Amino acid sequence: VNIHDLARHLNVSIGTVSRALNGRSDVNAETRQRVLEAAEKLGYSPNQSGRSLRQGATGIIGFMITTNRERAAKGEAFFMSVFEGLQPFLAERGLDLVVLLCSAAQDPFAYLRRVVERRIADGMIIAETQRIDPRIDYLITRKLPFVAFGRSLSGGDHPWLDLDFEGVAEQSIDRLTRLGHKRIAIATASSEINYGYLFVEACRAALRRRKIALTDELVIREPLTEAGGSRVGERLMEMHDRPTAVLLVDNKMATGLYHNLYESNLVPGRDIAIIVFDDGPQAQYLSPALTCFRVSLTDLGRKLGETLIGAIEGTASGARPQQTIWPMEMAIGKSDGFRLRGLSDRSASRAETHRRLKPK
Amino acid sequence: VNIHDLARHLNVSIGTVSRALNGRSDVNAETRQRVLEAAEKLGYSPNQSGRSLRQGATGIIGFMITTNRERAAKGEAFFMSVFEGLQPFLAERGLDLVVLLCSAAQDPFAYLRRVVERRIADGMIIAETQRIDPRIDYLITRKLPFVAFGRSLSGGDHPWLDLDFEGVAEQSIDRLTRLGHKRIAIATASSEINYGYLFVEACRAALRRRKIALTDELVIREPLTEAGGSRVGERLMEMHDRPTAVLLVDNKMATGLYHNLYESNLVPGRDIAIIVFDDGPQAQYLSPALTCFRVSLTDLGRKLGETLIGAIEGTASGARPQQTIWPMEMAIGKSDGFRLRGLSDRSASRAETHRRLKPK
DNA sequence: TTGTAAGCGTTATCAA
DNA sequence: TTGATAACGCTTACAA
Repeated sequence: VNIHDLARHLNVSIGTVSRALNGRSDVNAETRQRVLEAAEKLGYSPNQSGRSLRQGATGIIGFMITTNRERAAKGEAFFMSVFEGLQPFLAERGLDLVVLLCSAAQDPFAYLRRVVERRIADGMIIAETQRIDPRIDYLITRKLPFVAFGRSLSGGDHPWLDLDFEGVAEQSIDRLTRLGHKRIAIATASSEINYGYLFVEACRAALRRRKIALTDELVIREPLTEAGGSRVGERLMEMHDRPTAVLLVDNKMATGLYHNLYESNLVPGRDIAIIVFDDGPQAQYLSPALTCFRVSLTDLGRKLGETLIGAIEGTASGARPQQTIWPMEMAIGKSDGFRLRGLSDRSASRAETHRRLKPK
Repeated sequence: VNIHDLARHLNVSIGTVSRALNGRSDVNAETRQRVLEAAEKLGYSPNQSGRSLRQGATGIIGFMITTNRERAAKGEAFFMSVFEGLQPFLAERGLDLVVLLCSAAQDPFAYLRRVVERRIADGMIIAETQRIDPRIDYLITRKLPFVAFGRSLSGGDHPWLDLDFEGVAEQSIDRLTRLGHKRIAIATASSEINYGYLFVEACRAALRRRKIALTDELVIREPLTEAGGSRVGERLMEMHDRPTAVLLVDNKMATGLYHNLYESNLVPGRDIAIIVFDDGPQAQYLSPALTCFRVSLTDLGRKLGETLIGAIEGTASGARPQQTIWPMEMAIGKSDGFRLRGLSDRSASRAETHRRLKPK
C-alpha cells in the first residue's frame, strides 16, 4: 500500500496525503484527521527509498565498528552502552542509528567507501581510529558529516571525541609514584590503534615529570584480550628486574594477567600493583577488585550524537568542529593499594597473602 | 555526480552506462571499459535510494538486537563473533548487513514495525526472542523473510536457529549425577527471554529421567550479569539445604558467583560444582577454569545467513523453512570435577565450609 | 549494440 | 486549502 492507494481511498490527492502525514500547516484539520486514520487503518507507511531519493537524505546515521577481536578496542558491551545514549538522542531528531560492521577479513577503508558512495547514511561515526586513518581524509573530501571516536594523526580540524588518556596517565602515575613505585610497566595494544600510542606517550610524559624514564622494555605490546593479558604476565616474569606496578590499557587484559599471576603464586595488589585504563563489567568481580577508570558510556554516546549534529549543521554554518576530551574518574579498588617500602616488608606481606587463594 | 553526468561525459546514454556498470552482456566490450574507467575517474557510484526504489529491494539485511543489558543474551563479543561469520556470507551475495539496535527504553515490537514498514531491509534476523514474541507473527503477516535466533512459542512454521539446550542439559545433568550430585540448582534469566525457560525445562526433563525432581526453590531467576551471578551466590547461601551443584545459563553470572563464593570462603569446583551453559572470553581465566559449552559463533552466524537466504528464496519456491538446533560441545574445566561420596564425607566437608557463612 | 522513455514512491512547487 | 505535476537517480522494456 503506497501513497497513491491511500489517496485514492480517501478521494484526495497524493499531495494532500503527503502534507497531512508530514504535519504541514497548510492542510485542513479535518482532512488531516481522516488521512491519519486511514493510514493507520490501511497500514500505510512511507517508503524510505522514495523519500530518501526525493529528499536527498536518508535520515540514517551509520556507526562503523570492526568485529576484529584482535584489533577491536572494545567488546560489544562497551558499544551497547554507548548506543544506549546515542540512539535515543538521534531518535529525537528523527534520525535512525544503524551499526555497520566491518569484519576482520575486510579492509575498513574499502568498507567505509562503499557505504559513503552509496549514500546510505547522512552522517557517520567511526570508531577504532588508527594512528593514520585514511577514512578520516576520505570523509573530509567527501564532505560527509562525521565524528571520529578517537583522535588520529589524520585529518586535523575534524570533529572528534576521545577519552582523557593524559588525565588517566597523570592520575595513575601520580598515585603509583606516591606509593613508592618507580619501575612501572605499561601494557598497550599490539595493533595500530591510536590510543595505544596515546596512552603510552601520556604515561611517558607523566613519568618524565617525575624524573622517571620509560624504557622500551617497560612498554609491552599485546592484543587487548584476556590472552594478551596473560602474555603480559609472562613477559613481566621474564624481566630480570621485575616492575612493581603495571598499567593496562584494557580491562580484559586484567582477567588474563590475574590468572597468570596467580599461576606464578603472585597476588595482584600485593606483589604487583595494577591499574587499568578502562572499566569493564567484571572489574569489580575480580579478586582483588580492579582499580580502574570509570566513565558514563551513555553520556559519552549522547555527546557523540551532539558532536555529529554539530558537524551536520556546521557544514552549512561553517562553525568550528567540536573536539572533546572526555574525562574519566578513578574508581579505587584493591589491585594497586600497597605501599612499597623496604624489601623486607614486601616479602613479609607476600608470605602472608600466600596462605589463601589459588586452589587450582 | 550521478548517472546523467557520467553519461554526458562519455557521450552515451544513461541506459548504456547502467548496463555497463551492472555487467549486462548486451554492451560492447570497449564501451564497457570506457564506462568503467570514467566511473572510477569521476568517482561515480550508484545511489542506493534510486536503485532501491526502482528495484523494490534494498539489498540490506537487518539484524535486530536490543541494548538492554538486563536481557541482553550474551557478553562481550558474542554477537560480534556471530556477525563475523554472517557478514562475509551475505557480502558474497551482494547483501549488506546492518545492525539495528533497539534501546532498552523502546518497545521492540514498535521498533521492528517501523523498520519493516519503511522497507529498510529485504530480510531480518531477530535475536533475543521472547517466549511470546509478537515480532514473529508480525513478520509472518508482513511476509518479510526473516530468521529468529531462538525458538519461540509464537509463529510456528517459520525459520529459526537455536542452541541445543536439551543436549546441554542432558550432558550437564548426566555428568553431575554421575559425580553423585542430586541437589542441583539452575540459575536462569529473570526476564521473559525464551531460552531461560527452555533451559530450565530441559534440565527438569533430564533430572526426571533420573528420578530427581526439580523443585521451584532450586530454580533461581536473576539477571544474566555479573551482579546477577553474585545474587545467585547469595541465594544459594540462604538455602537451608544448600545445593551441591549449580547450572548457570550465562557465563557472565559465573564471574559474580565465583566472587560471592570466595567471599563466603567457598571454593568453586570443591565446595560446589558449577557448569555454565555458554562459553565466554573469561571462562578459561577464572580460577578454577569453568566447565562450559563451546560453539563456533562464526559458523553459527554463517548458518543464520544460510537460513535467511533459504527464507528469501523459499518465499517463492514454497520450500519448508529451516529450523536448526545448533550443537554445543562441552569444554571440561575445573569448576565441577569433584565426586560427592557418602553423606558423611559430604557433611564433613560441609561442616568445614560452614565455619564462615556470608560475611557482608 | 545503443538510445529512449516509463516508472519505482516520495515531496515540493505552483496554480487553482 | 487542495490538486496536478515535476523532479529525485536508477533499471529495464522496447524501439531503433
